[in-house]
Amino acid sequence: MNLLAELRRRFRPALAHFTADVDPLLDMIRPSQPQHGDYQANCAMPLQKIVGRPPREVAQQLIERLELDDLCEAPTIAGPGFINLRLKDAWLAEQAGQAVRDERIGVAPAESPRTYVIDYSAPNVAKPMHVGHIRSTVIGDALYRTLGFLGHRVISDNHLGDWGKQFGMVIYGYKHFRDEARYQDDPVTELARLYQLVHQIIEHQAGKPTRGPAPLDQLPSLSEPHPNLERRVLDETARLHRGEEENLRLWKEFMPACLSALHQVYDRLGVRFDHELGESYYDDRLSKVVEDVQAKGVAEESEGAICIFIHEFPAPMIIRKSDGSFLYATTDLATIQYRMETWRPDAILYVVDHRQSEHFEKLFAAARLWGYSDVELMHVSFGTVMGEDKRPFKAREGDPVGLESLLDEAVERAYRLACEIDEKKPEGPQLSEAERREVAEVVGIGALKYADLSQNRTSDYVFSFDKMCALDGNTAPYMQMAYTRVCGIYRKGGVDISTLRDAETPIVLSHPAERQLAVALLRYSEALDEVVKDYRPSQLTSYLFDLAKTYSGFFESCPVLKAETEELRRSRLLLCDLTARTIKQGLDLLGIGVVDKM
RNA sequence: GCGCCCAUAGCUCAGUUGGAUAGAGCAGCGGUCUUCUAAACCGCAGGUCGUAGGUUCGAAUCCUACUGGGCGUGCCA
Repeated sequence: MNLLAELRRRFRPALAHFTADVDPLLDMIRPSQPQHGDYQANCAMPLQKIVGRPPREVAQQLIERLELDDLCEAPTIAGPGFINLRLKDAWLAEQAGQAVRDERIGVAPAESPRTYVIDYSAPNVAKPMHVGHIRSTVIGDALYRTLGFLGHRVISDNHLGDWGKQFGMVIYGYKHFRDEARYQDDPVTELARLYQLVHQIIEHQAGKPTRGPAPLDQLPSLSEPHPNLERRVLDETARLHRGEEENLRLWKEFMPACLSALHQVYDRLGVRFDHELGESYYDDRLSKVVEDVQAKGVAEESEGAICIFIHEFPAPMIIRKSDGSFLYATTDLATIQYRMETWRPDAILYVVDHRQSEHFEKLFAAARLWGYSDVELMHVSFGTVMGEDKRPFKAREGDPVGLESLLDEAVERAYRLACEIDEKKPEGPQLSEAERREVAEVVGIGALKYADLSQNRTSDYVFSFDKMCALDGNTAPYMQMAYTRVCGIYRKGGVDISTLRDAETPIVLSHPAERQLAVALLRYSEALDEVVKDYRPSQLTSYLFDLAKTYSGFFESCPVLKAETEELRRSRLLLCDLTARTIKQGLDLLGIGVVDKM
């Protein structure tokens, strides 16, 4: 049961009496601060102009038309015309009981499921993954899981950068700079080094010396035999795209190693994709796309390039360069075409950092001009990951902070945390070394993901191991700990919770903390709706943190195993059960695991 | 130059798209353990919501200008 949705359903006919346009007014029913009740309806104020009566009077008329007796106490009017709603304890208890017995813990599947394609992660195959990739991967995965749980058809597609200029760089590097022994030993690392080296030399030639694999004082001599390196790289790229035998052979040789390195990271993150159709997949569509766009009069030639001019933007979107080659804009259009043909989605979400927002605005406008006007194209943008010095926390050339080393460090810190917790237990250490390692992996990876997801995605965020691994505050370890505390109760009391769950045991709300917990639990469905509404997983972390705090309040003031009566004991155990399941499931929708003890 | 984004407590951030006295978490101060994990909980303190105007019953939120920061900007992705 979605409480808010139910209230809105009840308000609809009453509001319809005053105006035809009720939807905006329904949005003004919202959760309230506790001192004012559970929910508040703020529709009387805007209605005063339509009805022509003072808002408090409007509120009174509205209340008289509402049929809420079964779920709410009598509504009250406060201030300028707020309608305060307090849910009945008996109704809350009944709803909580239903949620306990429900596999989906009270979350109804979407009434009208949509089809979503989510495009996330999309690393450049030739470069090592770094911290910048984690946001796209983690946010995209959370949206994938959440939309799927809500009953939508969701297709995840990792749009790998496997065909662009970066491969020209790697191929050029391979041909001229490779260390054969290192390549044989560890191809991915050597390719990454080559990429960085070529990048470094190009920067050097552009007069912007940067750090990289080569010492700065050796750059001139390294650079000298390769004048105009950027041009040479583009030539290698063009040869690859033309299908010249050697470059294509190298590309085919590099790809499996690169992909398997990526999948190692994805496996560890617990991320998997339905499809991994990289840029190369669309190569043979590109010329047809350009022709078609031109034929429809959407694109035109300008200064030798084929361009789509978008009214709002001074610079056009170039889809074919004057030298005849294509760009990522071309690939992106081809990708939209392919996805529409293949899956007919209602929405395509691009989880990509905010610096590309202008590109997507142009792309979406171009797609609409091209005829794809009935699909929601959404740039789910996110901010930059910053270091604690407030500078972008990106891999510096030559000194890369690889994603894997970040994972290692998070897990190592979680391991130390797990040991510390275990050793401080009053009854002595409880975990084996293997268990500690398992806890560390779940908590460490969880901490990293949670830190990212708990941030409003649109803002930059400061990356801090200390904060993400803290047991206080809005962190994964705190949530995971809250979960283990519930499990601890079952262990201590020798409770078989699933039997109790099926026994139709009634929920009793005898204490304010129990009531508060029940309300928080029943708002899970609302939280998921909020996540999906603006594609913001942080709505779920906020909810879970709030739930965990509410549970702590309950835990402090309501003994469970030692409850005054057996009826109360069973009821409280079920509230614990619903809390644990909500936390576990909520974290799962964020791609984060839990352990029974830590 | 033009465009987009941001500015909220000492620090890191929320703020449900215009609603009640702007909220959390850290850090600080003070309490609470013979009692289900004290790795917890409770309380106190902390604010000119960048500045100045405007819109209205009501503004951190919307509009304008300004200040300070970030990002992007015709042949990279």
